Amino acid sequence: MNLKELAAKLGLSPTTVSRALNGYPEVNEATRERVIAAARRHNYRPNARAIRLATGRALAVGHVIPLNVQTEMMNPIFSDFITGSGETYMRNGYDMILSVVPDEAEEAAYRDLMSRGTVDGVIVHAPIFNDPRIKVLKDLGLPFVVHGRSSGADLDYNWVDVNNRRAFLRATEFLLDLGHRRIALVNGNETMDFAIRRRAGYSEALTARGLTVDSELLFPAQAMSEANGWLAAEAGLDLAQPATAFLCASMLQGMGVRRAIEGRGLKMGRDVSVIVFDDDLSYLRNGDDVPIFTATRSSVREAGRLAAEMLLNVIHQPGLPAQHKLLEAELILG
Amino acid sequence: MNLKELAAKLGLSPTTVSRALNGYPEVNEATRERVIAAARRHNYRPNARAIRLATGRALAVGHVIPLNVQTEMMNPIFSDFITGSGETYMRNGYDMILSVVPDEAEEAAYRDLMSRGTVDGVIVHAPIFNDPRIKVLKDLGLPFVVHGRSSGADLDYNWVDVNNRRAFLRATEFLLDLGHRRIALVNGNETMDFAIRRRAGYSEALTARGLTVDSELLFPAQAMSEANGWLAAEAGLDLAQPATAFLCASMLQGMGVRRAIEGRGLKMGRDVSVIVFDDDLSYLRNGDDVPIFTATRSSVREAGRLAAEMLLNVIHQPGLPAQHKLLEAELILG
DNA sequence: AAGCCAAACTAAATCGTTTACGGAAGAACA
DNA sequence: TGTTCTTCCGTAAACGATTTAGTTTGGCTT
Repeated sequence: MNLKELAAKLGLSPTTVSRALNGYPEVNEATRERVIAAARRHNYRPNARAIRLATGRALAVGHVIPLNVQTEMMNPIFSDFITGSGETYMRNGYDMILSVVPDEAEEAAYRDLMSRGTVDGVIVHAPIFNDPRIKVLKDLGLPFVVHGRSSGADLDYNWVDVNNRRAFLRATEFLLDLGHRRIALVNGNETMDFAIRRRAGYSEALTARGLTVDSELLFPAQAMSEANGWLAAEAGLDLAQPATAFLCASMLQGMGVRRAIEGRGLKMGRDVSVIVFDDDLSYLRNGDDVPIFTATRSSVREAGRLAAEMLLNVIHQPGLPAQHKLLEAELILG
Repeated sequence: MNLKELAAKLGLSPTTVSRALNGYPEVNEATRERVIAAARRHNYRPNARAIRLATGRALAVGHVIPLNVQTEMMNPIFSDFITGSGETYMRNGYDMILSVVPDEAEEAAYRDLMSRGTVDGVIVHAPIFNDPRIKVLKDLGLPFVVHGRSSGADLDYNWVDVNNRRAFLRATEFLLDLGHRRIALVNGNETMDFAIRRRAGYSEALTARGLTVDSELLFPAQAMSEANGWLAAEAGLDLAQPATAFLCASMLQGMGVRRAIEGRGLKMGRDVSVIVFDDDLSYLRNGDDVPIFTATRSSVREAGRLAAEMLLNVIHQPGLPAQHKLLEAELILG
């Protein structure tokens, strides 16, 4: 059942039917109702392919997932982000297109999505320091929103980010207030922007109190895994002046740290303090009932929702100045 | 730059240009090369929207993600499955469309995807016992492949699944061979098909040796989380006749079990045995170097690849009989 | 009654491809 | 020398919506 057939059944022109269904004013309210009723009765659904061609809009946004080492890191938070942004797309009649591309082909992928007209805009994931994708997308003129930011990029662009620096600044201060002086930072991959900012917050808190950053206590990780957390904690506890507290970039790392601590017969919270950054992932809830870890929490899913909303705004209002949204993480005591 | 413009530049008709680029035989090889060269030079990319309308194909497949409790469970493996299937789609010029829909709207979502022509087929995730989606999709005539199976469904349909029953049968036998008689099953949500089959394998191994299944040792979980694994292990170790081994449906649960064990000053592998089912997730690798857990392993990502390939086959050859692919999990000693 | 205007509708072009059908030119065959 | 194939290319009609540019109708004004 297509528009022409429906129009024929109603004794109207396709034009009028189209206008009736799309809420245009130049159609009699009585006929509009008649049309809507008939559309429902014959369960007519406008063909998306035709709409896209006729309007020149894709009614879709793209998420490009580079297939590389960094991805491995992004994966755990990815499904939650997608869930959040997907909700927004659905409410607005947009499709979400996922492209998994080899890392080196990412730029070509954007070009392709753009010139073939498959999407109206894209979300950029996992930005690194001075991320080249930002310039590429600017040049292409493809609307985009970055989840996170890119330190060192001099261009202005749309982003949604959590205040990683501040979250780690506050977490570090919290540990300092408890009297800790040997605080280990079990960080993510420090080519990633979020890890850079977390480290900055950590350093800032220490230097503000006249302390220096001891590089022995820094444990950047390629993979933010449980195993990695364990290794970092083992090393941190074996130091001549052992770490007395651990600040972890992810729940998984925190779990590894806990394993190392408990493996030595120590008790977390009493002998050694641990704070994690909690993305509030749906499958890794930090003790639904009782919080297990002390944590700085910020929902990735919520970030996905907001990023999607921002992107749709940018698509609909091309002239808009660059949009920014900085989310604050809350400190949860465990 | 569109087809008509390119044709004009070449002094050819759009028909010939289209045929040249799409490899049809009725065009002179010399002119074909000329066309291809010109297309590259002006970097012409055919408009996907127009192709879709003209051919009546969507060149896209859908993954519908129901937004409910089960999802929470599916999430962790989801991104890996997507990565795998995405690779296949990319190689074949298909788009992957993700729809996040409230649970109760899933059937409507399929109808919509179908009648609006957004996708040529779908992948069904996380099937439950006698899953109603299978009948819905059969009736709609929308090609689909199920990741997993649905016990109790009497229809024949396309699926890719891992042999969950056999994996748990063998793991249980392995523990029995080690002398264990009190084996706890830390399972997933037993409305899910995979959990049903895992339990079946576990029971089968026990009864084959004349043992009975003790319901005290069964710990089905809503969430397959770390916290859940911990709770199950605490309960299992507190029994009058405590569990001496744990069989876990996921790595995360295994980590929780390990925490409970070590929290009691026991040693995993010596005092208590633990086997986990390892989906070989990219962000939860089971000790890249040294395996930490003994595990039955099967790559979800590989399953994604295979399911996508199957779906594309089914789309291209409508008459095909139902396709099945059963993957075997390998037993890894840790 | 002529002129004007708003309301409600229609005809036809358009989006950028694919594809059914047709046709010219030359080769092959009788 | 026709006739019949091939080979190679073009014309024009889809595909199913939106949208531009009218057209009709009736009411109101003068």
